[in-house]
Amino acid sequence: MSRYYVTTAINYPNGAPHIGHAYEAVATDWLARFARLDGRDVRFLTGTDEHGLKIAQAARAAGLTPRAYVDGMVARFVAMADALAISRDRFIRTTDPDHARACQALWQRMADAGDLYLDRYAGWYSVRDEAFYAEEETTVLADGTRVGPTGTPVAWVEEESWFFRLSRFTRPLLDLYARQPDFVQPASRLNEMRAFVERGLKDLSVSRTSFDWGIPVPGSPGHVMYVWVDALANYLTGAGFPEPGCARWWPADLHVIGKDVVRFHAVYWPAFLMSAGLPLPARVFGHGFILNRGEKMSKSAGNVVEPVALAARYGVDPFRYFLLRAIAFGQDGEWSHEAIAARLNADLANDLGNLAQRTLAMIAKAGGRVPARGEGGEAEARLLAQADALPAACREAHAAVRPDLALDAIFAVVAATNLYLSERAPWSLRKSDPAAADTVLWHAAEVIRRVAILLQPAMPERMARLLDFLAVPAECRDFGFLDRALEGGTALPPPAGLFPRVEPDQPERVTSQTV
RNA sequence: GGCGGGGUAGCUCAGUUGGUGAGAGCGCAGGAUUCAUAACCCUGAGGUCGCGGGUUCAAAUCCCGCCCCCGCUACCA
Repeated sequence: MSRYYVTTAINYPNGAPHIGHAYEAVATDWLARFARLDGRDVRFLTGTDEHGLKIAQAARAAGLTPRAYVDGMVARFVAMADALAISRDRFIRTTDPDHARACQALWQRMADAGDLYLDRYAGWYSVRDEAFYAEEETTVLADGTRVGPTGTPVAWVEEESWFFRLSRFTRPLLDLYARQPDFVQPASRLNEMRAFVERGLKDLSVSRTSFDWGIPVPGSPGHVMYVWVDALANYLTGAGFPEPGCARWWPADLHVIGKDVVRFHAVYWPAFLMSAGLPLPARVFGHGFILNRGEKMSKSAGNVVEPVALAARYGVDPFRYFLLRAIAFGQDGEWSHEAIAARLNADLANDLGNLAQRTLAMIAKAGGRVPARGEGGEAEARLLAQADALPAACREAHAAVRPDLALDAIFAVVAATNLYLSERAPWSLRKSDPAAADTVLWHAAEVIRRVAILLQPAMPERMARLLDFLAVPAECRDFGFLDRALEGGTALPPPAGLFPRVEPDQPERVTSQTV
């Protein structure tokens, strides 16, 4: 079966994880779980990007060594991954020993290709932005402070630096975009990248001598790698590069990233790989941001929210569901307690939870065994036809990196099943035609089984419980078993509510200040 | 400034190459029902389809102008 290597961006642990980190992690987890259930050989990588000047400074401010500082922060990212049921195969840290080896091997390949050269870099540098600015991009404030375009202070910095011949790759990158238009998605992002590259690329400074919290440049004492070489290489490390066996996983099938880092993944990363003579990832998908009432979260706005607290408040699976369903993947979306509660009540409690409850309760009352299938009529055929169409629709959504569309399709079938029950009214048939009532309940239960299987990537724990209620053996829950219909007569455990309604009010605040 | 994407019911959005009375979900109102988590099912409420022109038998859908929002424009999820 085909293999599927999928990654999130690695997170910079200079602050606590927030809902944006959770969003990317959950979406990528959905992709990975879906592929596993679909029988593919999956590797799912996520982790943290721990080097750089900002970390070194934060550590010093905290009176810690950089290593001690990141150890403390990274623990919070790992805790978030645990709390959100992120099924990663590895949590990579750029401070891991094998990552240094991978980076240096990548560097050596780029050097061997003649794409690295030593020069001097001089310019106005913003520590906060980790960016150099051209003189005309800076302005001098009334108090004499020179600031960059983002308003952060800049200082004149001149240092020796290794440069990467990015300029050489203008043409190859444009060819890549032309040959493989789905390399960057959504398509609007590809257009932006093309426009960016068409303006021409300048060589890129890829080492620093001004600090040492980074991966040493091989054979060049005093130089550490510029953070993006270091960070991007994590995807190779996660595949086992430079060991020979890394061909099993590399190239990656998909990098899931935020729209703010599309350029690094769509321009620098393929250029590095081309230089190194390594195959390119198949696709890069830049998702949107989750805004709180239209605003990006920031500590100063006081709207930083701990995703772990939200998961605790609403339940891990419901919170995951909200993230996956409420936002068209690729676009920005908004969240609020009101929006979460409305979504969970409408979809999970009213539609899916109630469907499961009414069906299982009727079955329990009728003897607690899977009813006999019997002879279905037109209504049954119609219902099953809709359920039959679901796997293909979900696979299509998965291929398009659109979990929201997969959930749309699944919940349309949930709604159809509620309607089916209303029309067939098995509670009435029970008195007039018990066999017909059984047939109706069997069909409802069977559709619920398929829905539950397909919803596992979004809500692994709750769907496991639902499948338990249907007595579906644990080993019969991957997509290969979608066609193995429920067998009449199977004893079922007593059902219980899966998705209680949640109150839209929020008695306790789940926001919290972070470091 | 340049390039790109948008402005459609209270909210979030669908609306292929212009054409049966402008749609979905949520929210709201009424009804029906009682198997079920005050849930499910039915019905409805009417939005100048950003503004102004134009093309056409016919435009939300094409053209022109204008207003507003957003993204990218060399390094923050």
